Amino acid sequence: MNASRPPTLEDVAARAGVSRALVSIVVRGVPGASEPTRQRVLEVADELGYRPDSRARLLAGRRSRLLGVTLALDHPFHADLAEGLYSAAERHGYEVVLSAVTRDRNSRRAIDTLLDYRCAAALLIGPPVREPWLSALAERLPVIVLGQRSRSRAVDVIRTADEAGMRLAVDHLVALGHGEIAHVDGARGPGAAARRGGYRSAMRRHDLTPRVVAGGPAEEDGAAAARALHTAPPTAVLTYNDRCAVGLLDVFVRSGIAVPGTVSVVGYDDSQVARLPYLRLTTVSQDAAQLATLAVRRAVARLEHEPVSERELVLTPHLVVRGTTAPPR
Amino acid sequence: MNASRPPTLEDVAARAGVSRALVSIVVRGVPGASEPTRQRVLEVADELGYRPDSRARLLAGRRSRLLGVTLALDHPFHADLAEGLYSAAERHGYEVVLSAVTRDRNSRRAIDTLLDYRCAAALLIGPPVREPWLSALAERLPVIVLGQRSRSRAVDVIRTADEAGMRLAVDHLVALGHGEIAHVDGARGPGAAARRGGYRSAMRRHDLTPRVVAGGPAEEDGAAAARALHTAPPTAVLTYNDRCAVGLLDVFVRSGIAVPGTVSVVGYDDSQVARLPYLRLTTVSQDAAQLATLAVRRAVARLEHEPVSERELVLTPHLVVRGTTAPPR
DNA sequence: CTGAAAGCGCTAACAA
DNA sequence: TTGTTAGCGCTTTCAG
Repeated sequence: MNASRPPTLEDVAARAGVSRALVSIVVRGVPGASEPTRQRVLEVADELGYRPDSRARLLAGRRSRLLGVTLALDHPFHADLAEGLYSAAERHGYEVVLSAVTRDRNSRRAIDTLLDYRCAAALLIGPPVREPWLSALAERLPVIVLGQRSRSRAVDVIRTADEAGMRLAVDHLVALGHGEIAHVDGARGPGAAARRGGYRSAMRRHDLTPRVVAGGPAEEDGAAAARALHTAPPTAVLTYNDRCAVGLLDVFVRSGIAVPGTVSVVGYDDSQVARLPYLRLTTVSQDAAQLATLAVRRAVARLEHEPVSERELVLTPHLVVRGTTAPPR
Repeated sequence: MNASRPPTLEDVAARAGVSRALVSIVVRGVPGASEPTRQRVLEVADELGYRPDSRARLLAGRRSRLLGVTLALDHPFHADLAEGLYSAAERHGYEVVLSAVTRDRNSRRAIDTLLDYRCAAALLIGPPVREPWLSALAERLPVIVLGQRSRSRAVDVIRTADEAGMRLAVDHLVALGHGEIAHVDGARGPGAAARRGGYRSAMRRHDLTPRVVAGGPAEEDGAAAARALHTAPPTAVLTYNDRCAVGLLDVFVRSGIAVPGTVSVVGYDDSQVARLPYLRLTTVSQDAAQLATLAVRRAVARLEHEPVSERELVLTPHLVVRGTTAPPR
C-alpha cells in the first residue's frame, strides 16, 4: 500500500546535477537561473513527479501565502463564496485552507486550527465571532469578515449593502402594485438586523406599514413563517435569505397559495437554489464571486502592506427578477 | 494590525526553566515527565497562549496524523459526512484538512493539494476519480473512498448497500399497494448504476415492470424528470437522492399532483433536507455519522498497520418512513 | 526524569 | 548564475 518517500528538492537537485537552492529558485519561478538550467530542472522535476512539500515551504518561508477560511458546510451561499475564494486566491498566487464550522465545532475551534497552520490571514465566512475575541484575533493577523457587518474596528469587512438590497426589493414590489409586504426576518443571523432595518425604512418611505414575522436562516424557518402568515397572508413576502424563501414557498404552494398569483416572494443571496429552473426565485443578488475577489484582494493588500483606504467595502446589491413576483391579485 | 511572532516551544521552555524536548513531551501528553513539571509547563504554556505550530509538527513528526478529505461544497450529504469525519478524527487524535472540489477545481487538483500537505491518508467524498490515477494514488498513501463503489482494488471502500436500499424502498411501496413505481436515476453519478440495478431487480422480484427515467444528482434533474413523468405519472417514484426528490416534489406539487395523495415519493440519503419539517421526505438512510466513523477507523487501521479483513465495508441502509409515502389512490 | 543534538524539506541571505 | 549556509519550530533518538 504505502510506497517510498516522495521525492524532495534534494532528489531533484542530485538528479539534475545542481544545488538545492537552484532547484528551489526554479520551482518557485523566481528569477535567478539560466534558461537552460531552468528547463533541465523542470524536466527532472516532473520526471520524478516532484511536488513541493507545503509544510516545509510554509515553515521556511518568511511570509506564508496561506489564506485561512472558515465556513459553514451546509449553507449554499457560503459554498459560492468559498468557490470564489479559491479562484481569487489562485490568481494572486495564494493557497486556501478551509476550516468548517459544524454543530460540534464552533467558530472558535475552526479559527484555532487556522491559526495552528500559521495562516497569513483569516477570511471569515462562518458564523460571527464574539467581539472581544475577534479584535484579539485581528491583533495576530489580518482578518476579513465576509458578508456581514462587524462591530470590531480592527477587521476588514467586505459585504453587500443590506439596507439597499431590501429597498430594491421593496421598490420592485411597490412598483408592481403591492401594498401589503411582509418580511420574514433572520432572527439574530448575520445581516438580519440590517435587512430588517432596511425593510422597515423602505416601507416607511412608501408610507406602508411594516410587518415583520419571526424567521431564521433555514428552510424550516421560512416554513414556520409561512404557517404563521397563513391566516392573513400579505400580497408579498420578503425573506431573510433564499433558503428561508424556499421553505416558505413550499408551504405556500402546498396550502394552495399560488406564487406569484396570490403572493409574491423575494429571496436574498441569489445562491444556486434561487436559479433552479423550477424555482426561478426573484432575489437580491450578493454576487459571491465579486465579494470573494475583493476579500482576497484585501487580504493580499494587508499582507503586502499596500495602503487601504476604506476598512469596509460595501457592494451595491442588485435585484434579479425571476418568476416569483408579479402584480397582486 | 500584525503583532509579534507567536510563542514557540522554546519560549515556553525558557519561561518554565526546562528544555524544549520536555515541553514537547508535555504538550503532546505523552509519558516522560513528572507530574509537577507537567503542571508547571502546562501553566506557562497557556499563560503564554502557546499553540503548537502544526506545520512544524507535521514536518518533524515521523507519521503525520493528518487526514485529507475531498468534498463537494454544495452537496448536503457530503456536508454530513464531513461533519462526522471531523468528530471521528478528533476521537482518534487525528486532524482533518478539507479540500473542496468546485467547478474550476477538479478532484485531481483537490487531491494534489492534499498530497502537498503530506497527508497520512486520503478520504474521498468528492466526485469519483479516474481509475488509473486512483490506483496510482493508493500506492502513495492509504485511500478510502466514501459512499460509492470503486473499481480499484487498491483502495478501501466504506459505503452503503445501494441495491439493498432500493429494495427496501420498493418493498415498502409494494407493501403499501403500489404497482407502478418509477425510478428517476442518477445518470453517471456515484452509486447511480447500483441504485438503478437494485431498483430493477427489486421490481422484477415483485413481477413489476421497471420504468427508469433519466435524472441526475441535483434538484433540477428531479424537476426535469417530474415534467417528463407528467403525461403518464406512476403511483410512486423512487429518486436517486434527496436533492433530486426535492426538485421532483416541487414540480409535482405545483402541477397539482398531490404527494403522497396521488404519487408517493421516496428519496435517498436521509440528508438534512429530508428531515425538514415541511418536507418530511420518506427516504433511504445512509447514516453519514456511521460511515464517517468507519472511514476514519479504517484510515487509522491502515496507518497503524492493524490487520484489516475486508477491503470494502458495506453498511445496510434502512428506510426512514416519513410523510411522502402512502397507499395509492 | 531530563537535556543535548540531529534532522524533517524547504527558503533566503550571502558568497563564490 | 550558482552554491553554501543558516535557520523555520517541532519531534525524536540517545545520553546523562
